[in-house]
Order: sequence, then C-alpha cells, then structure tokens
Amino acid sequence: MVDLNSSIDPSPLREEDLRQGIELLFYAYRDFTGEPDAILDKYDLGRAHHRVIYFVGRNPGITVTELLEILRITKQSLSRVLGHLLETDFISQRADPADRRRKQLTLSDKGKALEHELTSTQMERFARAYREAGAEAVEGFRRVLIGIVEPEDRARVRPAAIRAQNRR
Amino acid sequence: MVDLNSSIDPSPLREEDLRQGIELLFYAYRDFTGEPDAILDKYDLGRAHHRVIYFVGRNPGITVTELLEILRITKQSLSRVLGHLLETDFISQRADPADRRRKQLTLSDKGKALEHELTSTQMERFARAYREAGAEAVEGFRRVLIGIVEPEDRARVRPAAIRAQNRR
DNA sequence: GAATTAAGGTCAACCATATTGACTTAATTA
DNA sequence: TAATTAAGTCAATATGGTTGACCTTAATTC
Repeated sequence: MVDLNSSIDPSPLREEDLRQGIELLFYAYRDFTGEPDAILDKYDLGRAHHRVIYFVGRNPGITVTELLEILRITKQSLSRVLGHLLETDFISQRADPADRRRKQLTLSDKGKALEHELTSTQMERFARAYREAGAEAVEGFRRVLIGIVEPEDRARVRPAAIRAQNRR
Repeated sequence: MVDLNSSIDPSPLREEDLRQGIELLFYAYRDFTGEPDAILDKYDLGRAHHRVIYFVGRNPGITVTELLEILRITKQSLSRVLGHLLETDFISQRADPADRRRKQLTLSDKGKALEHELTSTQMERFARAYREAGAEAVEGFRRVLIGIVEPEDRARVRPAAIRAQNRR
C-alpha cells in the first residue's frame, strides 16, 4: 500500500498527481479513438474491427490465439468481428505450413489501405504530441506507460527490433 | 500530413515510434481498467458506473450536463447508469439553489468508499510507474498525453489549483 | 497406433453500454 | 409572455462483450 497523503515525505507522490495520470489516460484514450471511429462508420465497421485490423497489420501471420491474448477477449467475441473481416476481404488467412491447425492472418491490400487510413489519423495525433513535447518528454512518456502495462505484456510493446528477437 | 517515412529527416518521427505510442496507449488502458473491473463485478456494476463515480467524486456538485461533456456519451446512456447509482445510494443529488433546474451530484459515504476502493488500485499502479520512471519521466508523460487530448479539454486535466481558477 | 491435447470454429442465450429520435416537465432568461 | 435550458423518459436498435456446450482437425504424447 502506498501512502498517498503524507505531507512529510520529502518527494511525495501526491494523490493529485496520481489522479492526473488517471484522467490523462482517460481523456487521451477517449480522443485517440474518436477519429478512427468516425472513419469506421463509413465502412460499417466498429472499434473492435479496428483493433483486429491494427494488430494483424502489425503482426503479419499472427494466429487467432495470439490475437486473443493481445485483445483479451473471448474467441466467440473475436469470431464475429474476424469472420466479418474475412468475408469482406479485409483479412486473409492461410494454414501455417509448420502446424496446419494454426491459421496465419494477414491484411489484404484492401485491409492495408483501411489500416493506413485509420492508423494515420492516430499517428498524426502522436506526431504532433511528440513534436510539441520534445524527444526527452517522449522518452518519459514511454517509461511511465510501460510501467502501467502488466509486466508480462511489456515485451509486446518494445520497438520492432527487440520484438523480433522475442518472437517465437 | 506528416512525412512518416523520410529517411533524410535528421530527427525523424519514425512510424515505428508513433506505432509504439499507439500500442502503449492501448495496452496501458486495457490493463489500467482491469483491476477496477474485477472489483465492480462484486457490486454488480460496470465500467460505466466507475466512470460516473470517479468524475462525480472528483467534481463534487457536478451537473448532469457537465458529466455528459466529460464522458462524451448521450443523456439516455448516462441515465440508466446514473439512475442506478442514485437508487442504490452511491450518489446523491440536490437542486442547485442558484438554478433549480440543475441537479448537483455528489458521492454518498457509500459512494466515496467505493470510489476509493476502485481508484486506489489505479493510483497504486500509477504510483509504481511514476516511482520507477522518475520525476522527469513523469513530466514527459504529462506533456505527451496532454498533447494527445483535444485542445479544448486540456484544461480539464490540469492540477487542482489551476482547475479551480478555470471553474465556471 | 491409440489416446490426449491444442487450435480453431460454431450455436445459443444473454448482458452492458452505447446510439437515434421523439417527447415532456420545470425553471430560467430574454 | 415566449423562448431557451436542464433534466428526464419511452422506444427501438446496434455493438461488442460474456458463459457454456459442443465439434472438427491436426499434432503430440503415451
């Protein structure tokens, strides 16, 4: 248990600062999902589709099980969303030659185009924020948010070079 | 439009770094809501109730309209959640004496206790992350996330002292 | 080779949280 | 007094999640 109200602590983690973090995360997430949501409407897709498209695009050949671990939802819930993306040819699947039970998911060209349309709004938002805050602030942002993520998932969010080492 | 692929730019905002930001926000938000969700289950409440309890606790006397602006949901959607919290005495309301159309919302003692139970798990998560990352990193975290939030809502997330000035 | 395990899929029922749209009431403001 | 504002309500609908039961196919283990 952390002492949240000490007025003696020389370098106190004040409750106010902690609540500010909570609120920043709430507002940032709210606004960061707003623009993609509007685009998704045009395609009759929802935020859940965006998440699938994003992580398949980011991890070409990812399997259903791996996707479920990232999204932390049930297979049945993923099934409707992924099924629709397969039917509408945003995503393609093929059996893993090394283990034919596994299906490797990839974005089609159509899927890549949508992924780019969706993600570029979010990347532009981050680009502005990074530019205005400066490189040092970006490093701090990373350090704090990595600390918020559960330790066992921290490796997922490392830069691509490091991620490749940890892969399978 | 930001140039995301320049290999000439001397200080490039690489796509990889921007995607890392996107993913950090996704994973951090996912994990940051996990613990409260488990507690809420015990009370037969959901994440929507948590948000209402949090922001009423944080802004005692807040009105329905102000709450809607923060949450960015519709009145009808708030109604069920808030109605239930009023029925079960987590939240109390009283008419604003200066404008009796407005209803000022506050947490009951029961509501305060639940707010604390829920929020303390999130504050502990932030306290650990802040402590491990260091004060400078925390400042960077703040600067970047404030830049992600829509400009018109940035004032909402300033420390209490500044917030009080901007109030009404 | 048979049994077990793993990956994926499916059906069904259900629930939480959100939406749009139309309408009402009460109180304040012009 | 008329218009506006704050809040509430009814109804229909959509989305994205859940639990639980069950099936097929392929790989692994005994």
